[in-house]
Amino acid sequence: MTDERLAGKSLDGVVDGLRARGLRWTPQRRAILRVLEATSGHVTGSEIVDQCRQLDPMTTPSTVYRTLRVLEELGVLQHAHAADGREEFHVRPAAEHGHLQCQSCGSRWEIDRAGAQPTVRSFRRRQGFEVDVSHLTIVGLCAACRRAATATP
Amino acid sequence: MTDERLAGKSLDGVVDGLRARGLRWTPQRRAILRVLEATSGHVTGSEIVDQCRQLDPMTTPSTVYRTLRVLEELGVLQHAHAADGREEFHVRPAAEHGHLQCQSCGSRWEIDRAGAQPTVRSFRRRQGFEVDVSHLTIVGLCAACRRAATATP
DNA sequence: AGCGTTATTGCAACGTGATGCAATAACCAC
DNA sequence: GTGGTTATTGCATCACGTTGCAATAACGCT
Repeated sequence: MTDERLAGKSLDGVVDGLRARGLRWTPQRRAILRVLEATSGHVTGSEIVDQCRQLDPMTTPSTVYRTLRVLEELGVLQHAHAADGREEFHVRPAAEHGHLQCQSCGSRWEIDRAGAQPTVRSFRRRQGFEVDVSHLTIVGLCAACRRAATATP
Repeated sequence: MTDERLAGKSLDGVVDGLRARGLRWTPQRRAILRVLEATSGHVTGSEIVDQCRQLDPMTTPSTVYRTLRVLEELGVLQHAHAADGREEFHVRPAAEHGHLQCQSCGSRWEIDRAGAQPTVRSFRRRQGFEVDVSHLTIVGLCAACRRAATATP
């Protein structure tokens, strides 16, 4: 029987990508890919582990985390750290973006290419440093919390 | 005998700061403050725990981490997350700064007020968001690693 | 100095990841 | 299909932090 089709999402090339590097296509990796396919936006590592366990209760964290790193090397996803330091993964080919997170209320916004441009440009100019926008999480105070903070002295 | 003097560093006011909020001045907190006094630049949480254990082998991590958060609320220090998500503390009153870290070689540079300005300004303008520079860690590729990467195709 | 309040401590357990190692199982060649 | 390589898995263990809870000990008051 032919291999089950990995639908859409441009995760298609993963099997070939692995094989091209002498890496292997295992049932565990298939489960992880299935979870990633069903994912939109961001997922934390433990969420991925949990969802894999729904597909296969024998899933162990070390396998998942190791595979996620392999997939990141393949360019299938990218990780970043949220404001609390926990890992978050973006599945490609979502548009590259970073995050803005309010320290006070916890709200989050995406930083798109345009929003990141002044930052990217300034570091490129000043020291030739190329900012990885997808790994970028900027924390601070959002407009609403700022007003709230100054309103009550 | 008078309380041992907490030297320099503007950590002087800590005892009063605690008392003013109904908080207490304990031997454990004294040890942590002593470690922070001896610190220049950045320290990770576990480094602080280790150094406290040298002063008092009974030191437990939970006490240290809880105290660090109290001290952060008092404004004595600030935490950030390094590129790998681990916590790092800056002891004040060091100049507020963020970090630039190369994904490839691991080198780090400080982002000073001037370096952060384009970033801070752009988010303030676009959405009234006030960036917390001291919590900022930007990762990417430094100039040297960039050249190395493009040199070998 | 002694007493009552309640902030703080230490312990135990948990959550999120990383890592070393022996056993397993993909993959390739025949 | 069979067999040999070696990438991968699962397990055990560790590291860094966090949290709930009962016991302790600062602190303010008299």
